[in-house]
Amino acid sequence: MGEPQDTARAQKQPDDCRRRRCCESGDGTRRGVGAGKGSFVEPALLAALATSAGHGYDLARAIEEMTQGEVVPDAGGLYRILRRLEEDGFVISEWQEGESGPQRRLYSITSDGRALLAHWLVHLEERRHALDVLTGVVRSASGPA
Amino acid sequence: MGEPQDTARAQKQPDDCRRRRCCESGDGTRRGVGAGKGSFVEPALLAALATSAGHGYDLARAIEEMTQGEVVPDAGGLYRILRRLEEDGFVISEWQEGESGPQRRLYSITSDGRALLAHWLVHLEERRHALDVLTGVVRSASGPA
DNA sequence: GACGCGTATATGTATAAGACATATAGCTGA
DNA sequence: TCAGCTATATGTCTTATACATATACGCGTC
Repeated sequence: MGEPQDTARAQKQPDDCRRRRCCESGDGTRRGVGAGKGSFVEPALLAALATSAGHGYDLARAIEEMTQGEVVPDAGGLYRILRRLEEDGFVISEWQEGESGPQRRLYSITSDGRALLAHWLVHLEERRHALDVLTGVVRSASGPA
Repeated sequence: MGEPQDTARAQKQPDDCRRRRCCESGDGTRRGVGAGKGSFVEPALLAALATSAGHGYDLARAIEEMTQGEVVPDAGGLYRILRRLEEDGFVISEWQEGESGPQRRLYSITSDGRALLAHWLVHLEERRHALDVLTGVVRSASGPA
């Protein structure tokens, strides 16, 4: 693991999200504003990795710090997301040998990963707008004053 | 159906979300920013009902209109949410007799439902803030320029 | 008058994210 | 030794949404 399966996958759908996540129904249909397609831990993870490579455990804390505690990733889910991202060539990892303490795996973002992060930004902003609109609707329906 | 099972349930946990939805882990822990606990269709539905009573089918279109197409509820899910809201006393419904066309069920919001909507507003604003923070983090990690 | 279409309500099922529990293994200090 | 922290990982549950489909009514049309 950690080998550049990156290159093999990179040219599949060059300027797209390549896989499920982040992009929605494929045909551009977007329903809802929150749950469903596209998580929030994943972009946070990519953002943390774009800042600096790290281990899963540290990344969790980095995310919590970067987001001022707004995103507190579940430890179990974090490693699953990292493995999935690696399968898709968005991150690479290598075991760190000859260290004290438990075995650690160092994750780094790939150029594909950076592209995915940029893509995420667009989607997050879209969602932010949707959530804005919904909040406005709820506010005016809730307190007409 | 449509009877005020409202009153029976109302005094359970007066100033709370009373049930699962909307409020998070119960102990105040909130993780993540989007998916998981609390949908987005439900507050939209309550907001639509707070504006005016209506049938499920119409409410779907009202929501789409109110949110400028940002929330397009799934028809199947909509009726499930309405039934769940009714079970919990947040809405009431009655079949409309003697009309042409297919049978219609008129839904109205209860005072508990209005309270829930007000509660939703708080949570949506919290989430909006969380999403704001996350988006900012992703933006600065994505394009440091 | 059979058929398609829009209205209206409803169920079944698949996918995905997240929450929580738990397993493992190594190190550190009491 | 034993508790507790670091670190990675799997199992499982709940929930939200997406999509398919079933039903029934009324209306227009061919």
